[in-house]
Amino acid sequence: MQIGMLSRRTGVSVRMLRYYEEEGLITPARRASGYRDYGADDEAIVTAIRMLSEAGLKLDFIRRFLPCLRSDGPILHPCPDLLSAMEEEMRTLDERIGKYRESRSMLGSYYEEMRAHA
Amino acid sequence: MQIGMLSRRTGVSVRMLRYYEEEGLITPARRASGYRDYGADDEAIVTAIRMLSEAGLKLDFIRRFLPCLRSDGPILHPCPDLLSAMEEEMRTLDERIGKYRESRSMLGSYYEEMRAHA
DNA sequence: CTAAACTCTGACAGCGATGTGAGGGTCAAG
DNA sequence: CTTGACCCTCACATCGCTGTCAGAGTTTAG
Repeated sequence: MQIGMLSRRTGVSVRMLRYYEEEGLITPARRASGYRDYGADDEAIVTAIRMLSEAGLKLDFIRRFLPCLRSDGPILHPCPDLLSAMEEEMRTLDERIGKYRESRSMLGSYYEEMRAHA
Repeated sequence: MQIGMLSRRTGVSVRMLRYYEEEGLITPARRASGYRDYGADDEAIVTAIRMLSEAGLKLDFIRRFLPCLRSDGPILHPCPDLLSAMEEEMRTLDERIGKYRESRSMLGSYYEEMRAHA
C-alpha cells in the first residue's frame, strides 16, 4: 500500500506518516523506485499511534511502547525500564486528566452562571 | 507585590508572568521605576490562568474568559460569542478527556498484560 | 558609597508537531 | 510518448509556550 492510500485510510497526513518513519515508529518496505510500501497491519499501528499521540504522549515514548502494538509482536517483552516509564506516563496522564476535568467543571460552572445571568 | 514574589507564590516563572502581560492577560501597575506592581487578587488570577492553561486551553481563549475570573469583576457579562466559544471549548475539552481516558486504559491494560508475562 | 539582589526590555533558541514548497523521479492510462 | 497523479528528499516556516542571555537601571542593607 502506498503512502497516499494509508493516509486516506487513517486520516493521518502524508507528511506525518513520513515523520513517523523518521522518528523510527514505522519502517515501511521500499520499492525499487524508492516508494514506501506499507503492510496491512501498519494501518492499525498508525491508528494506535495517532490515538496515543492525540492523548498527549510524546512520539518518543510511543516508540518505546510500540512493540506492544504490533500484532505480530513477540508477545511483549517487558524491559523493566519500559515498565517504569509506563508507570510514570500513566501517572502524568492521570494528573492531566484530573486537571482537564477540573478545568472542564470550572468552565462549566461559569458557563451556567453566565447563562443564568443572561 | 513585585514580580519575583508573585512568581514564588504562584510557582509561575517570572518569564511567564511577563508573557501573560504581553498577551493581555494581566496588567499590573507600574512604579516610577518601571517595576511591575501586582495586586493581591492577581495571585488568584494567575493561579486560575495556570490551571486553565495546563488543561490545554490557549491563552487566547483564556483572555476572553478572563473577566469571569476577576473577583472584582462586574458579575460576568455574557457576550453571546463568548458563550458559544465556551460551548465549543467545552466540547473539545470533553473530547480530549475522552481520548486521554482511552489512552490511559489502553496503557493500563498493556501494562497489566506485561506485568503478567514478566 | 558599594554590593547584592531585584527588575526592566529585547531578542534569540528550542521543543514537538505540523504545513508547505521546491526540484525532481515514477507509474499507469490514453 | 505524453500527461496527470503519485511519490521522493530536503529544508525552511509556523505555532504556542518557555528558557536564557545580555545590557542596563533600581532598591535595600551594610
